[in-house]
Amino acid sequence: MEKAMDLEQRTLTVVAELIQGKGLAEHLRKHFNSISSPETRQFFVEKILSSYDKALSMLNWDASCVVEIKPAISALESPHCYANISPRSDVSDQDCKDHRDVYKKRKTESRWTEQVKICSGTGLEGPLGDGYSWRKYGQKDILGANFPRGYYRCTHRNSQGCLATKQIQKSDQDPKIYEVTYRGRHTCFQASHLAATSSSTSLKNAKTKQDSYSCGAEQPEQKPKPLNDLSFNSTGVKSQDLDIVEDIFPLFSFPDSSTGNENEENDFLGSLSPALISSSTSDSSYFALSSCHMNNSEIEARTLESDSTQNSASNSPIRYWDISLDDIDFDTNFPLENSSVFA
DNA sequence: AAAATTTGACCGGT
DNA sequence: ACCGGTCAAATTTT
Repeated sequence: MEKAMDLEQRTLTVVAELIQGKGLAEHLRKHFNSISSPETRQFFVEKILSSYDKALSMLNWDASCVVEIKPAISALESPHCYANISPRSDVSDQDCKDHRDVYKKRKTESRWTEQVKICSGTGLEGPLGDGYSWRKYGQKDILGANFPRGYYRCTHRNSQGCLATKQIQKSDQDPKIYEVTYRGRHTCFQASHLAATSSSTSLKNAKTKQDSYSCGAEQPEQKPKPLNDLSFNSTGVKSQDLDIVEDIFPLFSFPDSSTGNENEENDFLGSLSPALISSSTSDSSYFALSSCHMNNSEIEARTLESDSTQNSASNSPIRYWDISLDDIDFDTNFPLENSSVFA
């Protein structure tokens, strides 16, 4: 909790993040040539970036403020490489003068929209259970829209200072389609997200009170489930590189049992980078994985690509990582081909 | 009792 | 003044 964290704790956390990032960078440099898969390299890059971002956020920096001093990285971005994320606004705003002003800050945060088709039968999934815990904090009738818009924020806003929010609005054209607009990225550590991404738990957790939502918007919360070992393989680290990763993450094990999941995901995801998709970082992974449930819920995740790039390193409820991860903007737009940059 | 949702009021931007 | 977004008290659900 941000509030409860005093200056000393904060400083320690920042230092720990920076040290961690440095260590990862050095490790990457050391093993750069021996890492065989681009996914593994991507994995390291994401972790490094996440460490920096975490440190910045602990200093009350809005990561988006940094956008203007990273032209080189921006050049690598390919904001429109996503299929269905409408880049109606990103971090172009540079109004970062007042960090405490909620409204102004909102403007600076990254924002992307996903369209999710959901089968009304099951009620859930779709825009709903994206693996994160959301709390509804408002609903508004929107001018010109047939359905109200629901406003949700991360359940861990208070406990962990996570500022991620999302809006859900039923499409005027097709009531089965929900437009989900995400703002900000999770800086929290959500066990439930991991659980949700592990096989078919989300369906079981599905509540059935959707009818009570006038907009049919969302099933906000999912009960945290016991953590499953979706560990390393699901981060995209190739088996041949596991020893390298283990070198720097000695505390964690890499069960082979998760290989099945990986394959399952990859089957669906096709050409998408498994590293990004399964890095279990954000909503992206949700869509990727939830789509594995499409047999049941018939959810249509139309924004897979965007996800994979968008949130590659947002919060990362991965157990082996002792500090939650979040990403900054360039990270989210990291091109899939990016690995070639390092080759 | 605690957590989540509902809903009208409030705020800032346009 | 209007509108979208957020707050927060009241209410409902767990």
